[in-house]
Amino acid sequence: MAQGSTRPTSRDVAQAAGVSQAAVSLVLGDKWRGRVSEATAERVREAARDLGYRPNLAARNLRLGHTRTVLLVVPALTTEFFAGVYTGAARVAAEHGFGVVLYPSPEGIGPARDPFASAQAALDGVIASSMAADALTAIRGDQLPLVMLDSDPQGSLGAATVNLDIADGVRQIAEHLLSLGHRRFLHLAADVPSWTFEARARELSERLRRVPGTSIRTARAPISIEGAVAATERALSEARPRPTALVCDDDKLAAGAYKAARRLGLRIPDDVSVTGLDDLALATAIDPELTTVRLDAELFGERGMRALLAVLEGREPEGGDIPVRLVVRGSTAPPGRL
Amino acid sequence: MAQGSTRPTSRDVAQAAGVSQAAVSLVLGDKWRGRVSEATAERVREAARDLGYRPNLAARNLRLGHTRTVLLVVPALTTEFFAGVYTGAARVAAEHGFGVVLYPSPEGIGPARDPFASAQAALDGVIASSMAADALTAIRGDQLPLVMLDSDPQGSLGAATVNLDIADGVRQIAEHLLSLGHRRFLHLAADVPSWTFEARARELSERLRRVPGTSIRTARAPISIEGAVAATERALSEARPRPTALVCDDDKLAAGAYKAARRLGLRIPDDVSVTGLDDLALATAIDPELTTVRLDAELFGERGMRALLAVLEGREPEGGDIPVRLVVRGSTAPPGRL
DNA sequence: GAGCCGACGTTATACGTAAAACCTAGAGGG
DNA sequence: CCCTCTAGGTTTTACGTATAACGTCGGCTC
Repeated sequence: MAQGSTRPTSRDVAQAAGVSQAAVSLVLGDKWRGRVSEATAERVREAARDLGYRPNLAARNLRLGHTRTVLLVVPALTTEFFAGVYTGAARVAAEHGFGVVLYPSPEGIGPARDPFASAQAALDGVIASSMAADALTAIRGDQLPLVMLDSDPQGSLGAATVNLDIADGVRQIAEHLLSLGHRRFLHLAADVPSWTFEARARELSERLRRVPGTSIRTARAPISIEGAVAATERALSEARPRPTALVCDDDKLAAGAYKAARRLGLRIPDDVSVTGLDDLALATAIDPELTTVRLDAELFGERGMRALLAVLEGREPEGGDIPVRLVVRGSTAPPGRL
Repeated sequence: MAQGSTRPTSRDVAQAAGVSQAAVSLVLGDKWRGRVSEATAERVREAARDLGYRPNLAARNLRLGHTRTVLLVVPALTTEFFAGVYTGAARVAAEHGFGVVLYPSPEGIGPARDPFASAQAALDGVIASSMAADALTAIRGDQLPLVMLDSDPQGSLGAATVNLDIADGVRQIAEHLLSLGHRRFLHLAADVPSWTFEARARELSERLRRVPGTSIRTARAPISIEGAVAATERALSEARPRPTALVCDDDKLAAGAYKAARRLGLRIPDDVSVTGLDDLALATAIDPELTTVRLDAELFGERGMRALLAVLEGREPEGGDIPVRLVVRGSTAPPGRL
């Protein structure tokens, strides 16, 4: 299948070095101390180098019964957030001799088909990020050790979960806007059936309900700039009196909200304050810079990987949500008079 | 390693169904017509379902001698461009029964260590996107079939290459700005040793040299918004007379240039025109919307995968660069009077 | 009624590796 | 001189799958 000549095996190396295949395995596996002479070991290493030998992973995995490879399932990679999650997970994995394979679910955050039909690598475990419940059951089909990221601790069928404390982030946003004096809110919600977005809506209305005189409207939009522009423009021109604060489910939606506000002749933050969530590069690219909640994606990935390693080793994964932090920038200010 | 009880094998299924292991393999591999009765086949399928049997991929890969899995190596996933490349590659792969494993090179666009130390999946081939030459040699170490994306056709050591016609994109940008009347250019170049960026610089100066009276300066910046801000601010305040057109190596750099211009009190496009390259979501999030060159990332991934399939089957991969298209938006206009 | 064939399986084998179990020669002790 | 020990290997086996090669039993043909 390669280029006519087939890849060399450990047996070929053995023959070239004049030893048995077992000796090759011992030397290359670094288990030869006291079993093979230094001179022979060197001969083996040289033969392996000359032939360009690489072990056949499929055979090794079969023999060993594990692959030291885990799958990270993420929604479509349209923001750098999941790149950060991967980076963190891969770093921890590497420290433990594991590899991480990335599988961007084609259906985005919605139901996934069977990740394993596509990512055919043999796996030791799975980290699934921001997946809907039905995708989860597909994954559970292969009874692999599983860790869920950013998902409902209740509905996770007993799998370990690791979460960012987004509820607290939403609370911080609400505090910030309330203390600036805002009372009329518009929530620009991601139109995606996902636990994490439902939780954001719940937390926001929960917090505002406790303050007399506040009102909150909701607009739904797909997570894309154009979608957000349309939804925001509609909601902002219909609502009377106009909301003074626009709370967006993520930074991308906020970027759309900027454009909608501009089209309506509204200035940010003078006429309307806007907040995001994620702290992507986008947040500082737009003008004014966006007040948002910073999520530590790398730490998130690290904790996810650590949890999976714990499960693999039969330990109890450590609990506790990852704290998040409000970053105040230029898109929020006290409401203008009327 | 799983949960105490080990995963069922085809032999377990055979025992449960009262047949031989071979029969199980035939039935589940859909090769049983005329070899096994319908009744027996159904018994086998039922047993497999009851036990929750999943074939051991490592064993299958070993037996078959291939994995139907290819690796896609990309620089850090900080833009959605490579997400598109993946999507296109994965779609074509799926049509041919292949899976794609994504490996974001930790060193970004620079030299990669050994992708296979991390992505331990057993592989049939590799698609490497935008990799430096030294990373290439590491990959070539495993004599796997290889396709290079966005890389120097000369320096690719005989591997198949697939490229976007970025040179033409740069030409289109130059034409556009020249025809608007611009003569003093600043090239905001990505400070990354990569063929693709060198080619952009070469093409731009090549094109401008042919027009008398043009001048071009170059500023280098890492591919990040802050980096671009600093480099642009410096270059724009030093250069006298000030350039009227700012050609950026990609959209992200352009976003940084916007901020720098704003700090210097320059309006876009009235005081300075700006162009990008990529057409990311970012391009329409900033104000004014960015004139840029659209790259069809998905088509790029598709073509890359098709080329790899051709190599795997011993066919000649089809050549020809993928065309790109200038998208004119609000960030370019005729130069103001001095 | 000998020969053949199709239906329905089973047995045996190989893929490449890791490692347990085994072998052999020489050194050293008693 | 016999026994044991150690260095330095080799032989063998198992991992789980796919498939080539091999039965076996009726029924049909001529």
